[in-house]
Amino acid sequence: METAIVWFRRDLRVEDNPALAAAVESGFSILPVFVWAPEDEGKWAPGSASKWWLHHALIRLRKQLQQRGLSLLLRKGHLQQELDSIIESSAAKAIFWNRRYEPDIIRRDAQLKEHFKESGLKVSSHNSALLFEPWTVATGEGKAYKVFTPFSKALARNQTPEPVAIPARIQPFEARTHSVELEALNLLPKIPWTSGIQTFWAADSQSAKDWLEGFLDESLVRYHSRRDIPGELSTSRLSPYLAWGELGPRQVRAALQNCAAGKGRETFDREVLWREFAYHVLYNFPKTPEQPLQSRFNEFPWKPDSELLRRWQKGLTGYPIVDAGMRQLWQTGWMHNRIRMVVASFLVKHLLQPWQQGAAWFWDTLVDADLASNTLGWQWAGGCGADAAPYFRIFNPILQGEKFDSNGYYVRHYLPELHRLPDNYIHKPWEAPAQVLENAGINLGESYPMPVVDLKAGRDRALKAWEELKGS
DNA sequence: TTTTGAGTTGTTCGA
DNA sequence: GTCGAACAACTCAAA
Repeated sequence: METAIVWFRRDLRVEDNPALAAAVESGFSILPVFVWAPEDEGKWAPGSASKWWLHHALIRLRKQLQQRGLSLLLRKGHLQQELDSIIESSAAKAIFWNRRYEPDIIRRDAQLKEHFKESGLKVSSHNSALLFEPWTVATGEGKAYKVFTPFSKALARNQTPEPVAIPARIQPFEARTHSVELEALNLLPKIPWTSGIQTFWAADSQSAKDWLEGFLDESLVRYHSRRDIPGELSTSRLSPYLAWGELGPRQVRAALQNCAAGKGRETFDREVLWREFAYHVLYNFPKTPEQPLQSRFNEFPWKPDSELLRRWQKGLTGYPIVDAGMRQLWQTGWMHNRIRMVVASFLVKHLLQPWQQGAAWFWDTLVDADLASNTLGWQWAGGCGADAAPYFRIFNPILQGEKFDSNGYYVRHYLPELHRLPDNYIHKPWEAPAQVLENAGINLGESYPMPVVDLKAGRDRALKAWEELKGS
């Protein structure tokens, strides 16, 4: 029996894995491989938080493979060298993988494919990450979509693809091949800053499927009404599982079909389609991780300021809802979706910092960092992307706080220094009378910062800046 | 080719 | 306190 390598990348699952299924189908014995080679990932190698997640995702993958008699081969170093060496020592005749869509990775994979073909290998790539390949969806004119609604209507005209079944019998590759220990990949940080992440996720024990089931059972019915409240855990928090492919959109949709129909199901399904749209835009506009989709924004008068950026990053802006969000990100590797919009709007509009700076920070601190979604989100906030927010839509951090965190639960959780401040001042501590602050044990400017910018002035400055772009 | 309707997530102002 | 309009025009996508 000939051997095929199944090269795992961002598809760290056994179920609904078309590359694995195809390799088995073609009659190969299977050698599953993961290579840690960040320098071969181009500009967007995984950040620190993503690496932490990856470490645990690999443990979960290894376990799933073991249950089918397969043992995961780990390597690190130069990608092509390592794969070549595995091919040589295993005498593999084929390599199967699932596609990725980041521009640098597409280029890299194309080169590898060429290289392997020249070496006489069978090379086979598949789709595990998307409902539909980005090049198969197009407008009547054959162009890429730039607006979500018509894109989602176009998807609705197609049949939703079913998850790919696990092959009944998998023949493992038996001979010994050299594998490094998981710890040797050095994915975990040297300084142990991950205890907050650990508690928030309990990711060691929860498989992606269990996590999905838990969400669908407990939260889907109230998803529509409660998903905007950051102090509740009413969103799915599936994003890191999706980012590393521990779960695919086909599986999510199939599971959704078994749930009671309703607004919750509808709203959540749309979010899955937004992810699809993000990949569609990234694939068709590959420069967007670095450059605005609307080129007139190349001239935008940003006011880069490293001190302002630092205060935003650390959660020291003096606006509680913003600071709570930034601290949630720092502590848990994740931020609630609504608060992502609030902090992004604040950085880009009130502070006039380039959206690329925010995207870079998110990239390094999010466990769910995903180039397509991160790029779409930040260009949306900057008003320069596909289906972006109109320039005059500027989130007011006080109003957003009062509207979505009215009892201050979220803010108090991540800003314990404000714990004793009454509800009516919790989103604007600088307006509290001296006596109220004193009773709450708050010394503004010491225990919690004064606002870094005046909201009205910041808003007016942003409107003026966007005004400058008009007509250009 | 031209026309037409529509477009994730808000805020502020004035009646 | 509540409500609707203004914010600005432009681009997209389909008919």
